[in-house]
Amino acid sequence: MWPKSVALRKSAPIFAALGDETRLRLIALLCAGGALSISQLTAGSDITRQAVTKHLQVLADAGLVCDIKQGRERLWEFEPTQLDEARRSLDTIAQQWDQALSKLKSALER
Amino acid sequence: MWPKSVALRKSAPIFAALGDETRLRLIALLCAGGALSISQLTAGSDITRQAVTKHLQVLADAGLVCDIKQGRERLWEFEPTQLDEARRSLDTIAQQWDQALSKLKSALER
DNA sequence: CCATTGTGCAACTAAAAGGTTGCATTAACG
DNA sequence: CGTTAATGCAACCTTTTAGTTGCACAATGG
Repeated sequence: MWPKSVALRKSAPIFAALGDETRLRLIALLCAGGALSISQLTAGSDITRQAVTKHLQVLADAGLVCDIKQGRERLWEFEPTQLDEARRSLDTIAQQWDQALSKLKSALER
Repeated sequence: MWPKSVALRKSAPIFAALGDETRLRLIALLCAGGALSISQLTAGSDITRQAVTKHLQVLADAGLVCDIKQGRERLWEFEPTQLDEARRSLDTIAQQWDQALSKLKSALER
């Protein structure tokens, strides 16, 4: 009855990481601005540096960003691979839905 | 510094709703099997009916499913509109990333 | 060398999430 | 009309999450 798809288990953590406004903002910043340090990412926000650090860690665990140590700074940059994984997952769902719809339609027609 | 985009605030709850394996499974079931009752969705799972109900409520709050009362049953079905919203959101991010990359590339070339 | 800047680490708190149990309610059915 | 199946509602519990504060530590720049 219940699907135990591996793809679902893989993509759920990615969606969970994306499911926070603050993290989506961080991703948007890193997409536009290239590699940024924690301080830079914190500047202008209304949360503390440590909160930003935690969010970055969540994104890193999901494979959406990666960090490069450079001197005393730690630069973060966007990593598009897992985002593509999420996109494929959504496409698959939409595809199955379309398929179910067309099956239903053809069943109604006969 | 921080983008206060409305699109981000809209799509974050959708991703959050998708960010749970159980809920992704529910969506997969509803995609394939059309409208299903709570009991049907619970059968074969390892959590209680009430837990399933809560997950369905989360999905409904995100606009990913809707319910139809029919007799003593409550049938749930997939609602693809918000999923498309999520897909557009991911596409936008990927697009901004590509754009940033090409800008960087052309800046390096000159 | 000393002040400053950028981070890391740990403890702590408040709230939300995921799940359960128990009981009431509603509708179908012989 | 009584039983049974499908749900709803509410209280409760445990773990996670989002955020904070405080302090230690490393690198940089006069």
